[in-house]
Amino acid sequence: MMESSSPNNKRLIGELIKGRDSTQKLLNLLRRKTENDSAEDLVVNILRSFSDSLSVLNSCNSGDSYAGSACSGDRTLDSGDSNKKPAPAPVVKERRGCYKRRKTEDSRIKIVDTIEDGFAWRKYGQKEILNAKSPRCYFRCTHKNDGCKALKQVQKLEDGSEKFHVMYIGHHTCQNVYNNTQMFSDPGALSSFLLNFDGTKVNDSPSSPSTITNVQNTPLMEQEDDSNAQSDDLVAFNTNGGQSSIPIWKDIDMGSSHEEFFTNGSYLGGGFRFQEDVFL
DNA sequence: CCCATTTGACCAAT
DNA sequence: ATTGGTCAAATGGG
Repeated sequence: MMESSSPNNKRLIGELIKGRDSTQKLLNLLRRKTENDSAEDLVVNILRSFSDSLSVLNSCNSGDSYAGSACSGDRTLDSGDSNKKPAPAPVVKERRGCYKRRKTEDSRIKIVDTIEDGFAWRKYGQKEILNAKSPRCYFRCTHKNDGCKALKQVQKLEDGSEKFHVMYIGHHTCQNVYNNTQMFSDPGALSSFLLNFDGTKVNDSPSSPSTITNVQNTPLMEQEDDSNAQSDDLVAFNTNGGQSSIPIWKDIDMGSSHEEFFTNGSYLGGGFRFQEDVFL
């Protein structure tokens, strides 16, 4: 971590970036013009390889102490010549923040403006995370009792923005749902919504647009791919042709800043109901 | 009473 | 041993 990147290293990164960007463009082309899944999957995999490689390189080259800093090569730093004594505290200190669990299978990470995503979640835990200012909150699908195993982890970003790092684990197997959210699993409902959104309201649902959460940005994929995520997240709305500036999502008046959800330890409480109150 | 959140304890991964 | 993830009793709101 102390070493600076060599010229070769920098060139390697540069080439990887070029490759990744080109692949990304290719992927965009493919998504626009074809339904050829295999080709798209291939590109997605290539892209992921580039991203992972860059991630590894960057984490090794930078002094970044967060998340990526656990370059495995540095793990043995306590094996110094005279450093054989137990000295639990100091050694442990060096490793603080390096702990990282094995990445869960079938997880997708997104950066979003709001934790609201149309699904009903129930909070089941909250943890202070080392080296993170904000706690991480753990949610499971409200319909867990029906066998739905979808999980979600939310943590506020620390870059000053009011955005959230959200990890989805598993997929909804429940029918979930609260009116508009059916769009996620029902393409018909989705197109219907899109058609009606343009000024005209969908009558049979008192909820309609006002209950839609805001995500003006397309969720930013930080890693993993979204190839299997369309059914339970916002990527579905990319089918919008990409040309529309129509705000598909509308802000929910949360009554308080996102900050408050974290400081008082509750995203869902404090006057903001994730489910019924919002969607009915 | 039911359901959701809070939060400390427990467990598993590293 | 430390950290992250989950459980479950306590608590509270509707």
